[in-house]
Amino acid sequence: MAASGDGTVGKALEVLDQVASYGRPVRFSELQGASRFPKATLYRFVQTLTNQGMLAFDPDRGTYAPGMRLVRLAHAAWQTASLAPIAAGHIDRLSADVGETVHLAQLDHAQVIYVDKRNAADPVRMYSQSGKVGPAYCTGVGKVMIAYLPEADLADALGQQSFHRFTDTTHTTVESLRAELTDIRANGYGFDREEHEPGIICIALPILTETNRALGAISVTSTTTRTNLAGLESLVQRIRTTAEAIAKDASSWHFPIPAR
Amino acid sequence: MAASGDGTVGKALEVLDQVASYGRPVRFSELQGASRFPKATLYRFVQTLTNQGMLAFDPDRGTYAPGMRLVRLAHAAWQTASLAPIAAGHIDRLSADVGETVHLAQLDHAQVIYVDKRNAADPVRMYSQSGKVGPAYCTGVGKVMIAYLPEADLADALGQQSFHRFTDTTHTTVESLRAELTDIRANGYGFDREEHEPGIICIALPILTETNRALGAISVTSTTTRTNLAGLESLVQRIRTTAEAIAKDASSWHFPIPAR
DNA sequence: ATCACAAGTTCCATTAGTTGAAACTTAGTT
DNA sequence: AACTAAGTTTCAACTAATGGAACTTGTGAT
Repeated sequence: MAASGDGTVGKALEVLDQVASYGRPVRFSELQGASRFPKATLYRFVQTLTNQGMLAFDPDRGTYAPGMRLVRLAHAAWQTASLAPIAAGHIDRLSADVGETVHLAQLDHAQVIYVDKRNAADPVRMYSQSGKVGPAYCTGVGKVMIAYLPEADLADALGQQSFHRFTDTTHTTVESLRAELTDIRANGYGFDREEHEPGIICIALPILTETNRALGAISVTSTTTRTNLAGLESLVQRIRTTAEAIAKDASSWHFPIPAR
Repeated sequence: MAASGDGTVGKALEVLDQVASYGRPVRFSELQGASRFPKATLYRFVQTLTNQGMLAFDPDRGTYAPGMRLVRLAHAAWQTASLAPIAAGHIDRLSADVGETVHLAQLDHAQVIYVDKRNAADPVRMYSQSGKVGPAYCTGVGKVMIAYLPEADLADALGQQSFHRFTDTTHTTVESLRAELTDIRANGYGFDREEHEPGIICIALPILTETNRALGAISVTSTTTRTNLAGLESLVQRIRTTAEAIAKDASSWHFPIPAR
C-alpha cells in the first residue's frame, strides 16, 4: 500500500496521520509508544513537521496537534480538487426540493470523504462535516463509488475494508458486498439499508464521467420513521438530474479525476 | 527559515505549497518552469506526493491538484487545533447580538487564517471562507494577534510582511505598524481602518491565554456606509465578553494526558 | 506516413541526508 | 538529595536522495 514505500516523505506523512488519528493533542511519549520508529527518528519527524506548520506544538502542555498549514492547504484542495464548488448550487436545489439531508462525497483511497452537506431541517455547521471520513462498504455513497472502480482498484479497495458489523444489515463479507455492487451497476443507484446506523436509510447515486468513472456521489438521507426505501427510490429521477448536472459542469470545468 | 531547512520533507512540502498556490490543476512542465528543483527531483517529489494522496493526478489532462488527503487531515486540524469548535456557540451569539459579520482567525506563521465566520445578512458558503488566508499587517485580526507575539517571533513575522499598499491607510513600513501594535497592546483591541479594502472597517480583539499569548482573534466587520470606528468601538465590551469566554473554554479544555 | 519538437519518464554513479543506539539534560516526584 | 520518566542531542554507519543525461511518449506540422 501507499504506506511509506515513499521514502522519508512517506514516513513523515505516516507520523502526521498518526497525530491526526488521535483527535486530540498528544504527547511525544504517546506517539513513541504507538510508533514503529525509534525515539530519535520519531523526534526528528515531529520537529520537522512542527517547523513546517503541519503540526502545532503547545509549549504549555507539551502536546502536538495537526497544524494550521493543513487548513490552508485543504482550502486549496477544496477549491481545485473537490466537487464542492461545482456542486454547491445543484445540491442546494436538490435539498430544497426533496426536503431531506443531502451529502456530497468523494473517495480517498478506500475511504469516503464527505465533502459537502445540506441539511433541510436545521442550519448546518459546515466545518463539522467537511472532511469527515466514513467507511465505503456500509454507506450509500461509498458503495456507489466503489461499484464503478476498475477491477484492480476495486480489489484493492475491498481489501482495505474492515467489515465491522454496525447493524444486522451491514455487509460482513467481500462476497455479499460484491453482489450488491453488481446490482448497483445495473440500476445506477444504491441504498444504505440501515447498514451503518439503525433507523438511518439513504439512496445514493454516482457522479459519472463520460467514461463511467465515479468522480463522487450524492445521497439523500432520511429515517425509517419518515419514509422507507420505496419512498427514497421515488426520488431517483430527481437525484439523477442533479448528479448529471454536476457531472456535466465538472467535465466542462478542468476537474482532476482522483487517482485510485 | 522554515523554508526547506528541513531536509527532504521540507522540500516536498514546498512543492505541495507550490501546487496549491496555483488555485487550479497544473501541468508538470508549469511546475518545473517555476521550481528551483531539477526535473528528475521535482518529478520524484510529485510522484511521491501523488502516491500519498497529498496531490491528485488527472490522467486525462495530465494535471496535478491538491489531494483529498489534505481535506481529511484538515478536518482533524480543525477539530483539535483550531478554536472553531470551542468558539462556535460564542460567535453565533455575538453575531446575532451585534447584527454584523464576525470572523474567527488564527495565525499560521506570519499569515492570518480565517477559521470560521458568521454572516448576519446572507447565509455563508462556509467552505469558501474556511482556510482562507490573508495578510497580517493590514487586517484587524492580524494586527491584534501579532501585537501579542514575543519580540523574537514578532520581528520574524514583520520581516515576512509584504506591505503592499491596498488603500491609502495601509501600513507600508514596519515602523508605522509597530507604533500601532503598541497602541493595540495598551487598549486591548485594534481596528482595520479601510486598510485592506475601501469602505470596509472592523474592530478586532485577541483571544488571550492567562500568559497573554494570543490563541486567535475575533473581529466584527462592517462598512463605512453603515457605521464608523466609534460605532464599532462601542461594541468593545460585548466583543470582549465573547473573547474572554472563548479563552476560558479553551483553557478548561484540559487534556488529561499523562499516559500512565 | 514521416519528421521534429516538447513533454514526460527512467537510469545510475555520486553525494548528501537519514538513521538509531546511547549518552545527556530537564522536569517532576518521593 | 536521590530517583524516575520525559524530552533532547550526538555521531559513525548506512541508506536514500540527487540530478545530468539518455530515453520514451505524445502532439502537431508537413
